Amino acid sequence: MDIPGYFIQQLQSPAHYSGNHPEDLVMQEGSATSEEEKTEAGSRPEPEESCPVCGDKVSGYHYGLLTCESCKGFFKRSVQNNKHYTCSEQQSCPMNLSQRKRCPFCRFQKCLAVGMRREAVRADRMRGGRNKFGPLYRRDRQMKQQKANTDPYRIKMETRQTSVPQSPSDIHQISGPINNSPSAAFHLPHFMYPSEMEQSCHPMPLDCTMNNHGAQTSPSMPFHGLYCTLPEYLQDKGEPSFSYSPVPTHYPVHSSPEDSFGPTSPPCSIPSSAPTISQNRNQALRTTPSTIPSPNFLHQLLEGEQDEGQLRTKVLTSLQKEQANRGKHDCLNTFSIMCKMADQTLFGLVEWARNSNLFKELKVDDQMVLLQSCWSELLVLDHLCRQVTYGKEGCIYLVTGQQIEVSTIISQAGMTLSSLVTRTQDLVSKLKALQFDRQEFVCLKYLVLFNPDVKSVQNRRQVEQTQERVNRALMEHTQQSHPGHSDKFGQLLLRLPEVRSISLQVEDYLYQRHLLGDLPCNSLLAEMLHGKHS
DNA sequence: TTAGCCTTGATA
DNA sequence: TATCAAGGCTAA
Repeated sequence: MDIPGYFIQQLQSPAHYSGNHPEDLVMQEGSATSEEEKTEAGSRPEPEESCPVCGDKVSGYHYGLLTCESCKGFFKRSVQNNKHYTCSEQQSCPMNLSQRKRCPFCRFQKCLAVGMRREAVRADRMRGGRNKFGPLYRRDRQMKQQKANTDPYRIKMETRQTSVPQSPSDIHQISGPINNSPSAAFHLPHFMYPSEMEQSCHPMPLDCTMNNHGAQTSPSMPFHGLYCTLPEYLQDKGEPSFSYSPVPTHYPVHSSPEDSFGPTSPPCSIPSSAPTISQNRNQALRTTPSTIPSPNFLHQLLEGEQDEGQLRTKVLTSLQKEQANRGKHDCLNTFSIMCKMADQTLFGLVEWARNSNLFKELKVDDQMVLLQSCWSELLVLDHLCRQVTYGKEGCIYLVTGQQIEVSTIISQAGMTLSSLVTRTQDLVSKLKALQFDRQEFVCLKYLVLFNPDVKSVQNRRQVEQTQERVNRALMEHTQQSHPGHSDKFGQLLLRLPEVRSISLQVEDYLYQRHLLGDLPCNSLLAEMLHGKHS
């Protein structure tokens, strides 16, 4: 699996990677009068706006977002003609006005990465009219106009003002006190409005107040010394300095290899006395020749899986604690809740990797760069797995066990979030159609984690061997479990670039929120994000 | 093949 | 009826 280097490059240079999503615009200059907006700015993009793909002048909304005319044409031709480009370099070609013609592969990858939508290119080639993105474009434009009319400095200041809910009906806030029942404390589907989530800049006391040791932290240096760093965590240097629950040394055995996703593991069951991985089994996994999958290799991989019920409890407890620390009048806003959920999930994924014997065989430095490289992909895979397992049609199943209707999000969210949700749901549909099962999910996680193409991996051969081993296990499993579906293995592997692309969009979205000061800085999520951007 | 301009047609 | 995001056309 390749990781296009330019993605990393772009992520490290966010200035080249933004500008046309509604969230980005808050930081831009904009002071058109209402008359001007009606005639020029209101109907056409601001002249200084640049194409997120190549930096050229934007000509309008094309296939999901504001792009220039040439990238619009390029994307259309690529999709219509089903082009398959290759890169003669390292898949990291620079993408700007003068060099965009050099490598169509990298250009197309970037088109997808910034959020251009294949499905907006019409299969029937019908001209004129509007597509399903019309309301999103309109909403984006309105939001942009609203933001352009406001002094950016004032917006930033407002994000740090009072945290007391303005009214009892304030939809960003958790209403009512936290009770003793974790699940009863949060009612996301009822109060969450994604558009507000994207737009709102509610105060984030965690950003610049006190850490867990009571030390004052600077909002300008949110990542320095505040949090337990990943290498420390991987090296087992004592108890983490933050408030997450201690790392378990044992994991529940999740299911047999024959199990597949479905009702056998109900979303709300929280096993209290599940069996744990035995040292013997760990040893067996460790002593298996590294290139030849043993018959129970897949079973052993499955044993490391974290129990969904335990994760749910952990997330709910964490949210409950967080709210309890804040008090009645300082409620978590929706974005903070989502960050907390993602953060705890990410923590679980790091634990999962850390407890994997295959992963333990690597040096800590390699463990660190691998996790740093793939954390967002693991999060996306984890989300996909949850949707395939528990998600109802048209709903998003949260790690807390709650569900939100996709249509609600799409209709009210901004461009980026809508795009992410749509892309993810499309992928969920594809995986459901493929009858994606737990074994395959675990294999994909390992394939993403053991990526020999990650820069600065020292023991590349070892990573490669593990990837090959998992790859073979996945192939054998798909052949055995779906003998009539000869291409399932290939189909599954073909989903990984899309997972990668979505994860990059997630990172980009989170980074934009971070730049706006919305992302809680004392979190593993922020640390991982910062690791890629520093 | 690219990219700027033109035509089309659903929608507000 | 104006808008604007689709697809089409065509010179470079």
